Amino acid sequence: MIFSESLKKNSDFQRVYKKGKSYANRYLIMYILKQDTQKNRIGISVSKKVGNSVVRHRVTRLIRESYRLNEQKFVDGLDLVIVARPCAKERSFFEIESALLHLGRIHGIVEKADREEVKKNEDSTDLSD
RNA sequence: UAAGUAGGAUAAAUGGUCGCGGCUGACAGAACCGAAAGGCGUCAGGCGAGGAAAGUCCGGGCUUCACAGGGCAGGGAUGCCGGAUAACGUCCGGUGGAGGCGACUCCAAGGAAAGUGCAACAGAAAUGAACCGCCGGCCUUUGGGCCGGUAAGGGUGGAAGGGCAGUGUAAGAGACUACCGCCUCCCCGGCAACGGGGAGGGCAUAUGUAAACCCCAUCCGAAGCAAGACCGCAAUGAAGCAUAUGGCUGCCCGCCAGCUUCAGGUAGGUCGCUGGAGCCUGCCGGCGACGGCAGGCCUGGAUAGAUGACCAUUCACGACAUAACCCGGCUUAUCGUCCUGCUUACACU
Repeated sequence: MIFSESLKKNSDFQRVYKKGKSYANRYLIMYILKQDTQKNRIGISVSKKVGNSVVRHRVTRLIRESYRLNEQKFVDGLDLVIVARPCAKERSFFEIESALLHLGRIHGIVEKADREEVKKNEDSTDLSD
């Protein structure tokens, strides 16, 4: 991923859980903590309650792919942890993606128009937002 | 063709776009990150989970620790025979037993004539049996009573002291006889488990249970890749240097900071880490498990942990389930599809 790297240490996760803000919806929980860095760091946590190894890997990949394809929409300088809830198993890519973007909008970290659209809009000089 | 039985193969396919992890080659070998160890680029090509990767139930390799040699006790595992194997509780081929018309399947299958324990209820009695019945003797108030014999019959039970038929007898009884079973001995076949045959015993060798204790035989050091090895900011310790600087006090001494080296090993990094009891093909030996030879192939190595997402088309519409040091097994989960051998029944030639 171009703008992001992964969150690795257990202590990093614990810091985000304790100090960060969280919102949740039906499928996901999102914790965020502001950092003064250029890049975002993302951690994905799927517990054994969600399912067996195959199910957990599948959910992890869907979340990572959802983030990767929408990476440019997120604000920089964040540590974020995304926890999958048991309902997330056997959901499609689009359901996970919309859940992720929904939580991003609640947190106010998703720019309303993504960067490619901003570029287009610059040409047309129609910048209402 | 149907039903069955044994074994094997496969585990949706194709294309496009974006993305991930190693490898190989080319270019660069600079800059950058880090105290160091070390890490990091671009392009191209190719590779990238399973038959169970699972459960972690056995057996090994490998690593560290322990360990002079031998025996006994204790603990655990295994348990018909022979073979395969690095090894096994696995596999193959047999033997015996059980089930099935059959193909075939199943079996913790050593010892209960060394000892101990247990066997509910029922039943007279559950281990060295007399309740009813049968028979004999004595007595009798003629209802029966007492004493003795008897395991053929009845009843209870999972199991009643070899089975069945006959001889015999007061009634009965391996008391005697034939056959069967059991035990002992001999002969033959087989490496053996065992099978076949013969002779004898006369059953005081009385039932079951050893996944009850136990006895016998064989085997077994412990922990695991978060093993462990190397490098190595930190703690901590030792030696030296300098009394230049700071603190305790203005000065001296002393102490604490300081610098260097060594030990040490935390965070972190590198290795272990995948070429192996390896896979494929052919030939040879063997009934087979398997072994030998020749040729060919290289086929995951991550470390918050790589195989994914989307779009299109097709079909039988996709089960179970994700390597974490590596092998050999076992067990359990599983949508289907296909192939081969064999059996039984029916039909046809």
